[in-house]
Amino acid sequence: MDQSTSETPPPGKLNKVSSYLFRKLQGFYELSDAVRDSISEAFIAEVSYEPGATIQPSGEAYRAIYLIERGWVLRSRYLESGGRQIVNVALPGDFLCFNATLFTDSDFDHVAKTQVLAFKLDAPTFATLMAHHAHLALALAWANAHEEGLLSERIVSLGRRNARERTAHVLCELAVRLNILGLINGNSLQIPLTQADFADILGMSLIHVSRTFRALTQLGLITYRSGLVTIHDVPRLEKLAGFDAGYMHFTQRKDIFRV
Amino acid sequence: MDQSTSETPPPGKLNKVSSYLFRKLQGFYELSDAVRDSISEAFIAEVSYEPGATIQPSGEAYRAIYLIERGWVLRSRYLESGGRQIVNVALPGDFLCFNATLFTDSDFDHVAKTQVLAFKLDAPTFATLMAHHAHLALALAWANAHEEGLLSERIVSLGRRNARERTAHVLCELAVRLNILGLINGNSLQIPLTQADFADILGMSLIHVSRTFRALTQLGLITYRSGLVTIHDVPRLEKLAGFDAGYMHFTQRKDIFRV
DNA sequence: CGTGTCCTTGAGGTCCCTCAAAGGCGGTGG
DNA sequence: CCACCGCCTTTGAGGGACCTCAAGGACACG
Repeated sequence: MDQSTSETPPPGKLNKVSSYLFRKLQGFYELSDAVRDSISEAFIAEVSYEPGATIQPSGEAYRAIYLIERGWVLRSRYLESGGRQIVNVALPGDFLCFNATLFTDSDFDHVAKTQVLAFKLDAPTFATLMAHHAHLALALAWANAHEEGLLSERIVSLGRRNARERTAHVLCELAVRLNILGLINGNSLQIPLTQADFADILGMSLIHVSRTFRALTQLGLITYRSGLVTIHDVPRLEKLAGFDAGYMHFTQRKDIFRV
Repeated sequence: MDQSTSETPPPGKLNKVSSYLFRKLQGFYELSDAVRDSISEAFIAEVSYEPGATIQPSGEAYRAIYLIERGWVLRSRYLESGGRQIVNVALPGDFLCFNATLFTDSDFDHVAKTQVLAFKLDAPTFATLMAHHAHLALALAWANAHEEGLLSERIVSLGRRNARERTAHVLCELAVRLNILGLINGNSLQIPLTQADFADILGMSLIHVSRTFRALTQLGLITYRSGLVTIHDVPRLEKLAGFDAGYMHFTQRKDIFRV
C-alpha cells in the first residue's frame, strides 16, 4: 500500500462514527443513533491519508464511500490546459464518493489537503442499507441536497460575482460550515488552503487572489495569514458577498417523511 | 389562479407518465413500470404554464414536485445588482423542486421558458413512496446524481474555461441531453433560449455571447439562428470545449442495489 | 545558511465588460 | 401590402477587471 495511506483493522464494529455528520444534520434531523448504527454496518476500516495523498483518482473505479472524520479533502478536475478547478471542499462529517453506490468511475480527483482520517464504508452494503433503512436514506438525502446547494451557489458566484464578492462569499461559507461543526473559535478560521487553492476554487489566478485578499484586508474586513483567516467584520463581509446562509439549509426543517 | 397557469383535474390515476424520464434512465435502470406506478400514486394534476410563467418563486414555500413532460424550465437566481445567474436548464423528464421533500422554501426561481406541461406531484406522498419503494428511490438517486454532475461540470466551465470553450461546452451538453430524449433530428437543436439566456447560463454579457457565437460560426463549427442551433462539426466542437459526456452518466451502469 | 514553498509587487496585455446605436425579423393592424 | 412596433441580435468604441510574465520577499525547515 502507498506509504501515504494507512488502514487500521476494523474494531469489530464502528461504535464511534463521529458526531460531525450529526452536527450538520442537527437542525434538520435527530435520529443520530439509528443512523450511526446503520452506517456502522457498512464500516470497513479507519483510513488515514497524508497531505497530498489521492484518496480517489478521477477516471478510475470507485473504491469505497468515505465519511471524513478529520481533515480537509478537495474534489477537483484538471483540464488539458493544465488548469485545475476545485469543485468543492469536503470537511469532517462530509461523505466522499457517495456516487459509488450508483456509478463505477469517479469524475473527479479527491485529494487530501491536510492529514485526513476517514471511515471507509463498503458501497454495496451502504446501498442496501439505504434501501432498507429509511432514516439513513433521509439523512443522506439531506446531505446530498446540502451539497447540491453548495454547488448551485458556487455557480452563482462564478457566474455573476466579481473577485472580491466571490472571495468574501467563500470565506463566509467556510465560516458557517466550520462553525456548525464546532471547528472554530471566535472569528479566526483555520483554513489549510494556499492562495493557489483559493484561486482554483474561485476560478481566478493566484496573483489576483493575493491582491483580492489584500483589498479585503485594507477594507478592514479580514486578515489573511497562511492557514489562518480572521474575519473582523462579519456583517460587512456578508453584505459585500451577498451572502445568505439559507442555501446550506442547516436549520430549515421539514417533517414530512414518515420514517 | 394566474392566467398563465392551468390545471386539469386528475384523470384518476396517472397512467401515462411520460417516457422521457425513462429515456434518461435507460442506460442505468430498467424498472420503468414499477417506477411509473409509484410516481402515479403521488400524482395530483397535469399543469401547464405559458412562457415566462413562474412555476416556483425563490424564497417562497415549495408547492409541489413537478415532472416535466414538455417544454423548458430555467432555474435561476437574481442578485441585488440586478444580474441573473441561471443555475440549470430543466428539460422533459427532469424533476423540479425535488427538494420539496426536504426543505420548506426554494432557493431559486423556476420559470417556464416555453409553454410547459408538467405532472404535479404531492411532495409528502412522494417522500413516503421513496421511503417504501426502493426502486423509486434508486431512480431518483440516479436523477439527483445526474444533476449534480451537471452542476459540477458547470462549475468547471465557469471557473476555468473561456468564453468560446464555455459556449461550445453548453451546446455539446444540450445536444447530448436532447438526443437521449429523442428531441433532436440530425445536428440541429431547437433551443428556445435567447442570447441573453445563454449569457446568464454562461456568466457572460449578452454582447459577448453574440460575438462568441459569431466566432464559432466563423470557425465553421455551428450556425446560430434564434431558436435553432446547428452543429456542423461535432468532434471539433467537443474538442474545443474539452467536452466528455461521461459526467452525465447516461450509460454507466452499476447493479449493486439489491432492490 | 541554503532551499523550497508560499506570498507579494510591478508592468504590460487581453479578454470581456459597459455604453451606445443600428440592423433584422416576425407580428399586428390599418 | 406597407408601416410600425417590439424583441432580439449585431457592431463599434472605449474602459476595466483580471491575466500572464517576471522577480523579489518572507518564512519554515533541515
